[in-house]
Amino acid sequence: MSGKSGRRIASIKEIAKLANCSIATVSNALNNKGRISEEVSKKIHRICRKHGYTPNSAGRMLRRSQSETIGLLYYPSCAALFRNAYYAQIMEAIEMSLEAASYDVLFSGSKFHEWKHTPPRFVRQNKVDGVILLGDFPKKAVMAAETFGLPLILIDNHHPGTRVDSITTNGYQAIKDTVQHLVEQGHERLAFLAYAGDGYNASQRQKGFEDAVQDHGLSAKDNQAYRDFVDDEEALALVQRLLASRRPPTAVIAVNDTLAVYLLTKLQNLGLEVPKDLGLAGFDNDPFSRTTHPPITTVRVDTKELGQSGTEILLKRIADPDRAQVNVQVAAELIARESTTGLEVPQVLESVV
Amino acid sequence: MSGKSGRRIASIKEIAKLANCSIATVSNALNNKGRISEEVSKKIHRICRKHGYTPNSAGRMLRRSQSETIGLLYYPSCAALFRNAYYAQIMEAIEMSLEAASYDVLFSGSKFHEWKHTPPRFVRQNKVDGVILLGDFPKKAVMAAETFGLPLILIDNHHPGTRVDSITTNGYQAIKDTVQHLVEQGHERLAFLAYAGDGYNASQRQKGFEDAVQDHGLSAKDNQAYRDFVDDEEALALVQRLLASRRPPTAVIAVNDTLAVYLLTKLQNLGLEVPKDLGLAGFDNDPFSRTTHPPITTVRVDTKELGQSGTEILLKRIADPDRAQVNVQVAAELIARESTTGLEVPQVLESVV
DNA sequence: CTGAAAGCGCTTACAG
DNA sequence: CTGAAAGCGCTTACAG
Repeated sequence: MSGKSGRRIASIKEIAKLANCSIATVSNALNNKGRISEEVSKKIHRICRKHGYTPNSAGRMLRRSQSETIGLLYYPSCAALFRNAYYAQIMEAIEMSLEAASYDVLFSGSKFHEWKHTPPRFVRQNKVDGVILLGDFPKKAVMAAETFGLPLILIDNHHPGTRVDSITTNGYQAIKDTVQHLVEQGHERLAFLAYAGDGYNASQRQKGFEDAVQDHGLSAKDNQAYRDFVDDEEALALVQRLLASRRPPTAVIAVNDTLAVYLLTKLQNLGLEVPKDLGLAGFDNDPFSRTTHPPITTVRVDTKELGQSGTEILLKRIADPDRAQVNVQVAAELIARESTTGLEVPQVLESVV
Repeated sequence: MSGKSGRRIASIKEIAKLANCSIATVSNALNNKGRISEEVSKKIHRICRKHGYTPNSAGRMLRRSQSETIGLLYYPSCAALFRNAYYAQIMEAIEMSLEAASYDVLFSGSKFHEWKHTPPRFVRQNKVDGVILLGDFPKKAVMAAETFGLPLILIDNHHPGTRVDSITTNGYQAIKDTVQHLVEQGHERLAFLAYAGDGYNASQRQKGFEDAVQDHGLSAKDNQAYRDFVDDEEALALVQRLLASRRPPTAVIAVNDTLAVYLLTKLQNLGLEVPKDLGLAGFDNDPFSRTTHPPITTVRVDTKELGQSGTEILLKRIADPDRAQVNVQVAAELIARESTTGLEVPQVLESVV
């Protein structure tokens, strides 16, 4: 019944009374500060445990001017990221790391245009000690966030011009691996597809694609990257145009699995066979990519590492604001599946990073 | 440049100085309390806006002993729910409603066994004014939560024995609709499948199944509900046993889409054809259920309504703790797809609720 | 080793 | 209509 005896204790005063000492001593004991006799300290801890007492955060926040809370900001919106299993995994890792560090996580659904000119409410109210930026924030959003005057971390995104810590996946190398795999399967004409609006990650992947094309001595003309569509429908139309061209691609690399799954489903409805008529690869190892028929070749991103290390970087920044800027890259692993192999049993290739 | 001029204002004192008045007047103006001259009030608001000032939450919390923050608790774990698009949608709706009401959302990754005997940290610290319970909490967890002494709401779950407000989907009627649809397709032998551990929702759906079987005058022996498996693998084994029996089911209703998708994928790998050899229906309208081949018949849950109304109920409870207990049921809609119809173009049936 | 006192930023009776 | 003062629960120099 520990922690349940009677009503919850409201304040340090009551503990002090029960322990027959001053509130200063209770505070010191609980924070392991100052010189306190073993005996008194033990008694205080025992009483607190018995009554399930934890210092009121408002009082502590006010005095210490820190909240032990981290704010989470999304781009383009919380809604968009919640729908995505990929980000959900990152958020899960963030949550676990912060929980372990005794920090709470505060959500904000506020969108960039809302804090373009004035920081989000939880920042103005001093409710958070630092902010995690999750999603494909454009540079000016990151610059706006810098004016918060709070420690920041960009998770799964990066902007070379800013002074913000970041952690990203090495998409450059991963797409190189994807191209190599496709070449090994006999492909010579590839297309890389990314939305026009996509930021850092898409650019890295595109660069990996282009460099790999060059490395393998493939024709630049027959192996192009396309960034001139804004949504899935336009992407589909683009692929259809490409397939109808004189020298159509034999495989398509989509910037992520959401797009890859969409293309697969739609192309199949149009009578196309994957991988026979067209190879298809994605990125993220979204759960979806496994359940399609055939399963889709993809790249496994270490979402746990992104969330966990990202959180640690932020906490270090909070502890030491003058610390040197940190930008981490995490390796990713190609997962070859039937959408490019045509084999019944998926063949897993280790990345060469 | 509003809200950006110079460093952020730290306190009400500075505003008072700028406005040439006392902090009491600033506070009253900002909270629209007491009698204040139009002129002074306007000046104060203008200055606050100019400097992007919002009252420090710690000071306000301490004084008012309320936090304008709601805590979110998951079952079985935050990890489990984050992976599920269905819960993500509910969380999105919760977030939006609370944002609109100027409440923040605090996450906790803490699991039930951690707050079995002592409330989660954010409760002990008085960081939240109320708690949302999201997921399939067992009754004793809800009872433990009742000891927090805080307003609670169960979203997508219900426990008849408790005094906790709740909002759930009418799964009873929805499964009745599913059975009706299957009967219309000519099925006479159905199986309903739910995990052994599942709580309220599964029981409601099971009851809907059993009542529908009776309503349609189907053989109880050939139309059974199964609750004797704990994971997807055991469920698959069960279905295989059923299919090998003397009078095998011609269609299976899975308690949710996660299970339905799993069964579809695995059964197809074993050479079975859906819906030719076996009809298959799920629940939740998970995005997955649309991308499988064939798409899976399911039930669309109004996740937005669950999250939004659930939040509103909680806020009303906070405003009036003595309010009568509220338990809401939301209608759900059957979505017939090829996994039970065999048609190329999915046929959408309206529910009869 | 322990405690009295100040003060973090706010709101709210109360006095004027 | 406005302001001085108390006090929410804590931590932290400082005195003893």
